[in-house]
Amino acid sequence: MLIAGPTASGKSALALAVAAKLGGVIINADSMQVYRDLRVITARPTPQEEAQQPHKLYGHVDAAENYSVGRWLRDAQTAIDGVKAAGHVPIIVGGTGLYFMALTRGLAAVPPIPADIRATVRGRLESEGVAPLYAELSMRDPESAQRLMPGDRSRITRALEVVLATGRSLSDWHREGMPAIIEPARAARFFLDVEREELGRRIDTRFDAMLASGALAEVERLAARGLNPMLPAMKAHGVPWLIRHLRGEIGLDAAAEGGKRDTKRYTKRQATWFRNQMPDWPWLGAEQIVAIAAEWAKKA
RNA sequence: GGCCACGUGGCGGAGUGGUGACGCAGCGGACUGCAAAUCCGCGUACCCCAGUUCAAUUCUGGGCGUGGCCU
Repeated sequence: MLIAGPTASGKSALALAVAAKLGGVIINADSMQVYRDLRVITARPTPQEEAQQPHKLYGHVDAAENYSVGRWLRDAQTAIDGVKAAGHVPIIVGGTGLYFMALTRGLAAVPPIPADIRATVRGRLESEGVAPLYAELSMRDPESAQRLMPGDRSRITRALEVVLATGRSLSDWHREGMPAIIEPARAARFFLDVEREELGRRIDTRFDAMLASGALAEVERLAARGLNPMLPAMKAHGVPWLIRHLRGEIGLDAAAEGGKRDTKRYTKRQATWFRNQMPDWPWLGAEQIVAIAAEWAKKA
């Protein structure tokens, strides 16, 4: 069973309820809750919650690492296989649309990019800016270049790395595709639907609650590691803001406000993603999803 | 009560007698290995009324409102 939904929609609690009905195992599909160093600020399930039902792929990655869809997909594959082998139902829960897409539609079989090529391209991005990289991509992989916006640093970098490393265009690799791990038609999938305004209120109160339960200290410990600010974990909602506050650059109120705003904006992108990229996912409320899980449990 | 200033989109803030500065917030969209990332797009705003004018957000008069100063 796949459960997606916007941040602060109550996915974790829903997952617990569903797992209890199905006797399932909860598997994380959130790109930030995988980081060990970020528990409070990412609203990862608490140890108490984790004790209620088995959870996998939460906090299993160090913040110094560059996790990715590819790694998650492999981890998820292993986890799903394990859960099924044990005769349980995997309940995959998270807010990262790209992860669910990879899971249900497969990921291109692009080999890992050699470290030196990656470093070169990223170094150039920093020193020269996107424009030259885009120009080069237009020569080496016109198809991808045309597809991408000239300012899209992230994707342009990736596309260029891929042609340089493999000699094939990213579009080529994508066409080839790869089998999906989960057949979308055979898995129940839901997008937990919560009204935008209500979500905004929950984000506000949740962020304040995070601060009240040690988010600042957690971020301080993370900051003390002196990691590269470009690492994904360093960009988790609220982290950059709270670091600025810890440095005395802004007040706590301003930091909180920034963190809340980023989270709300993200929520909108999540909705856009599922609405348009995964149109076959029904948007339902928590009660409905629990009811469906209960039906399932009866049949099984 | 008198004098002065100001009234621009949700907020901040330019400006002009005839092409919607801009910033923030918000909304929509893209999305295949950093995705809580990266990127793209979107606003018939000029307090009200009358006048001048081919044309008023812009000029004039009045009204209302806000702020400051004065008595």
